[in-house]
Amino acid sequence: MSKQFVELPISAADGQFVARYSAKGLAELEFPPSNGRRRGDKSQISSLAKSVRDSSRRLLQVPDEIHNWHRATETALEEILAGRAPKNLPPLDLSGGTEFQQAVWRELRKISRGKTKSYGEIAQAIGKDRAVRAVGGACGANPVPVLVPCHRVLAAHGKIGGFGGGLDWKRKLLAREGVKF
DNA sequence: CATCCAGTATATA
DNA sequence: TATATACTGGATG
Repeated sequence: MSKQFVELPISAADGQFVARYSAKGLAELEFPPSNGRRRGDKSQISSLAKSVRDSSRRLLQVPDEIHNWHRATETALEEILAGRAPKNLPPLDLSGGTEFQQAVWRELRKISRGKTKSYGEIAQAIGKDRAVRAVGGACGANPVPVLVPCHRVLAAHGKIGGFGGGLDWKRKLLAREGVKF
């Protein structure tokens, strides 16, 4: 009874992302699998290859609309990974979040390339200045990282803060858009 | 209800 | 600089 998503891979320069689409738009974006652990375990690779084959098969039967959305996702993702501002984004389906989370995510989308805000500033912007820690939780629950730029939220006084996809990603994304911290 | 957290200001050394 | 602590509100089980 879980929600049905169309799942499609994105081969980017930094690895293979996975995008999932609802009927409303891009609902999830997943970072490439981390490559550090379990040397000699090929199951991860082969399951990835299987995912690519399955997705390629699906590609032939997904609606044109989703196919178009996916092309927009691919382009936007590559732009951001290159440190540029994407011209177009696919429609986003962020309906899976609570009202609070959606308010935070809406605020994240206002932070333009190369800029940052603190968790406290986000909390203040949505009118809940003491919910600072909860803002961190909502950032961590962001289902569409990179395109919804939770990496542009730093802790107070320029400290790096956390990142669900791993701090290496956060530092990489910020560095590519010229942010110092 | 209890527990967990991608936080922050303050105090102290 | 670093560590400790109190306080905080939302999500989760």
